[in-house]
Amino acid sequence: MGASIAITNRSLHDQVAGRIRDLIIEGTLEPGSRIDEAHLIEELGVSRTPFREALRTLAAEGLVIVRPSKGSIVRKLTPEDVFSMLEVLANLEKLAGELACERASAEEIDALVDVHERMMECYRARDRMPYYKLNQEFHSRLAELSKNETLQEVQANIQARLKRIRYISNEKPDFWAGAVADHEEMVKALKERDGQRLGEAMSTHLKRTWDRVRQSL
Amino acid sequence: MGASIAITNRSLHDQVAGRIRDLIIEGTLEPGSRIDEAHLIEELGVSRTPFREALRTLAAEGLVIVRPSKGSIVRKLTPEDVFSMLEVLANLEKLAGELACERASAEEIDALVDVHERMMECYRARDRMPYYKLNQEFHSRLAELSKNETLQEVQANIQARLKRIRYISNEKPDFWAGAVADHEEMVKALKERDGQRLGEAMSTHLKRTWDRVRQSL
DNA sequence: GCAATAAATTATGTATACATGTATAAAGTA
DNA sequence: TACTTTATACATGTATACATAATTTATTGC
Repeated sequence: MGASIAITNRSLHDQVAGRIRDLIIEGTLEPGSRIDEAHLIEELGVSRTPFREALRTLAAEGLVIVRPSKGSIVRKLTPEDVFSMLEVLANLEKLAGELACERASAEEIDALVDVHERMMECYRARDRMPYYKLNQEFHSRLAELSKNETLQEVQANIQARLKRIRYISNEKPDFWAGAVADHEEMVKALKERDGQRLGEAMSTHLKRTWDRVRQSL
Repeated sequence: MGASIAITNRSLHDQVAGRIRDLIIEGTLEPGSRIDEAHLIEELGVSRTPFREALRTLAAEGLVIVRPSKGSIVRKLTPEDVFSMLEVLANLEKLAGELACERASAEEIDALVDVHERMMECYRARDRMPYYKLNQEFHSRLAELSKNETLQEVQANIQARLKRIRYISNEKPDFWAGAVADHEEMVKALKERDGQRLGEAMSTHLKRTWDRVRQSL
């Protein structure tokens, strides 16, 4: 398994799917707005076939909604949607934390702590964008340490759906400080391999994320 | 929201996706085998375009794997895959149980208990197929009672991937008896709205499912 | 006789053309 | 003037044709 040969291994519809995903996260394609097929395929320089296949993929991922004979729209998340995602995510990451403490090697934990250190540097320098990216990496790598592929997959999917929301709601300084404090607690528990405490910390972190995010909806 | 007008509301690729899904679960399309595009489109009487869109959907659902320029294969689950799915599912259904106890109405719980009663009748009569279907219904309706749409979605997806496995491993009598006992405990806890106990029961049920299923892999 | 390379065949990937369905606008009637 | 109905235009759904990549087989050389 694995990407193996890579490079030319990506078919056109995969590339298109990736591109549209980015457009949605950046907000170029606004939530709730119709996806103008004719316009976008010209913009991307591809034909309808790979474009439509890409749309089907994104629909299955929950990022867009295809209405038969009525065109596709960018899925608009209601506050209820976001709450339900965070509720599931809190539970999933709690499990990930517990499993990571059982199954991860010392080297893997060190590597994750290193990501955390770099995040803290970014925080001190108030470099928002690199912090944001490292944060994503921190959570997905913690999921990897659970050694549970399904968990990683589901977590990645929900994270992808929430990316847009987090992207815009991550702009308030006090929110940021709170998130940093959560992370400090998480890393402490991880270092001591205290699964229960790490699980609780992750769960709490996600619950606080809801408090932070709900206002921007 | 909802299906609304229904009937003609299903596009061709949706129908094709559903059909292929069934073929995989029934085992007509064997895990690990290549999907002969030319042959199947003739069989189904559709052209390549909707067929390939359907394949992309199934790929996103994790039922098939599309290897660029090398054709698609029916995903073959390794024991590790199945274990990881059940591990996540156990956690998810535990959460579903807890939430259901908090959020479900008395009528909803009664309706679920009714499903359980019918399951027990099928068990006493040793009607395996209707029992199997009611069991599916029981778990998905319990997820509904959590009032968490994301939870329902993820649970449905993992259930779909496991369907084939469960279908074949549900044939041994003693396994069946064990599952029935688990369900009795679950319903008891549900009636008393004891979320913690229901959660534990569901989690235990899934862990036992692993013990039951692992041997047929 | 075996191995390696090249060519041919088959299947996948992409584009374009055609058909069908939906939405919008205009015209006619109440 | 407002509402309903019909017609036209535009977008989506499907099919087919063409291009490209991969695999298999055959032929040639060692």
